[in-house]
Amino acid sequence: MSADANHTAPRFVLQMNRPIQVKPADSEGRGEDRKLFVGMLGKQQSEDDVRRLFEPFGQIEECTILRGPDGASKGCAFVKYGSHGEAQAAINSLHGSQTMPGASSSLVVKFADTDKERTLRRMHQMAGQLGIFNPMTIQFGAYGAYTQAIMQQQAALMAAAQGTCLNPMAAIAAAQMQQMAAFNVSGLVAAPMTPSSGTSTPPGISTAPVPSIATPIGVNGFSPLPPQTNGQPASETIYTNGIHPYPAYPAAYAPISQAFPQQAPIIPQQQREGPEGCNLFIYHLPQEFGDAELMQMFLPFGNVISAKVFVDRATNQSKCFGFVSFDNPTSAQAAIQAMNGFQIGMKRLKVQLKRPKDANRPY
DNA sequence: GTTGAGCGTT
Repeated sequence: MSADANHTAPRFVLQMNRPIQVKPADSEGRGEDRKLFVGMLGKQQSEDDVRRLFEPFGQIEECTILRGPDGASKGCAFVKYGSHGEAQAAINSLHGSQTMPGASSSLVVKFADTDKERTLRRMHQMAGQLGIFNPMTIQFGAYGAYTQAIMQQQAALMAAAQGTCLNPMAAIAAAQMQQMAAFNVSGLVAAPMTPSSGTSTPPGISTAPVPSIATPIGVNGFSPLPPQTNGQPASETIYTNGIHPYPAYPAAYAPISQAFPQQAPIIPQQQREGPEGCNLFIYHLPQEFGDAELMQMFLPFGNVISAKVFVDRATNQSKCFGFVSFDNPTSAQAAIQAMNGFQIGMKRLKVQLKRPKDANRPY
């Protein structure tokens, strides 16, 4: 009521004799409004170089050069400041201010994409691949309307996909088909990740042949399964060609609705985490995967006591990562072996043990 | 000619 409700205040921090004690205003989410994307860096510039460049404008909380799987710089970086103001100051002073050696144009300094923008970018990419959007419809001045249009399109597509292939696992199936087709062409057969028996090729450095996807069909399940060319159901094709990653997989297709009459088929997730060593963290899930699909995917490896996909509460979009808990560590390990690095579409699943909560307690 | 990794959420 009174005029002094200064609800935006805590962003600014007076530096007395204490270093930084930035109380993040809860409106700032994960601090994306103080995170910068820096482009047009020289490929040889290191984090330290970038730090030196950005230091004068504020307290740098994080500085990361983006690198490819081979470790080569992509010529861009993220820099996170303690406050929005500092980030803005850096933009004002540095953007376009100089051209780094080897860069093709002057330095780019801007706020990094927010979650929403990132999602949009993804959609846009997908849409481009599928040739859905007419570029003419893009109006740069109408960001809001554009966003909305995309969302609607997306919703329609999802609905269509759901209607066409009732089993959401068809998304994987379709993606796998592409993968197989590509491998056939190159004459190579690749398991998801070389079983770590002796050879230890870290996922990042793995030189697994990842052929460019030639057939722009069915990416992420947005179109029905490819036509059955040889009289065989598509899903059968996948599992009868002898190179499926884990033999138990077809079990995932078994109806799970054979619940006992007196028991609800869906058990409320009360205690979601399993014992230590039984909880998996999974990243690079297909966008359209929900809890159910995640669970389906890991059922073949054991008793899944919970499966949770993280969802952006604002947009209801999956954040493409989640958790799966088994009731025993062996199943968890089996799942990691089989599914880590498993390629879906153009991404590879990252499947690893969830970090224990009390890892490296400082005390 | 570009936007990482991420660890059970309000």
